[in-house]
Amino acid sequence: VMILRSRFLDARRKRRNFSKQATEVLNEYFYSHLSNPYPSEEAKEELAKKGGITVSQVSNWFGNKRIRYKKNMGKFQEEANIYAAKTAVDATSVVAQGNQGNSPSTP
Amino acid sequence: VKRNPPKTGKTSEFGLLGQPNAIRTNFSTKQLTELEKEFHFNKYLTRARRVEIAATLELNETQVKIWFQNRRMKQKKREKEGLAPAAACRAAKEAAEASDQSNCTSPEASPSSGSS
DNA sequence: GAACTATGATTGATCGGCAA
DNA sequence: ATTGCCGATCAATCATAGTT
Repeated sequence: VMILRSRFLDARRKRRNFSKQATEVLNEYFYSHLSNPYPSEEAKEELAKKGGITVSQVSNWFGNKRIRYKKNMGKFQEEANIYAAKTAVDATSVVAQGNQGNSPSTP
Repeated sequence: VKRNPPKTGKTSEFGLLGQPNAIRTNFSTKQLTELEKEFHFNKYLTRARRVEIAATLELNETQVKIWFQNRRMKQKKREKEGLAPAAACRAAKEAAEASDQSNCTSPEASPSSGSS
């Protein structure tokens, strides 16, 4: 048991929740891409900048979000509606259609 | 440059009742210490060394191989994070809390601490 | 202040792609 | 054809922050 104190050195100890701004940006992307919530490296950098967090944190967030969302979709229903309304760039179908409300800075 | 992870159900869909694998192995502190030591000696393993270590630590060669791969990725990530904390520190505050000290220390610098 | 929940981070292992 | 590595992700878990 005491040998397991190795975990105590993990670094997950002092954790700060992300700012409202960061959470906002992340959820916005997640729910507006629910059909494929896998941001590209560039998109992650963009989200990281907007949210004031690191790219790794963006990756962690999406990793956790995807799994947890899948595990219990109902729990996020509410949240989903809120963000779904904010951004309507949902591509529920894989049918490639002209996009519009995008904002990548790399054409 | 995009991937579509909704892969074909991972390791699931099996009609086996295997026992060993399929579950996350918990490496002992001793094993991790040895692996870490070896890693600092060589970032990459040779087949021979791998066999040796696997035998010594009572692990599969695959587990040792995977550990090294994950360890390399981990280090790469560390180096990357440690080269641009400026941007992160700058905006990592936002409009939220303001009661924490500027913690810009990368997670775990030297886990090589004697257990208890 | 304990008990419970939400959430960020860590990590053994998998998946697809690529190179030797 | 086989094998190792990389990059991304998964999935379970840890430890802590926030709620109730």
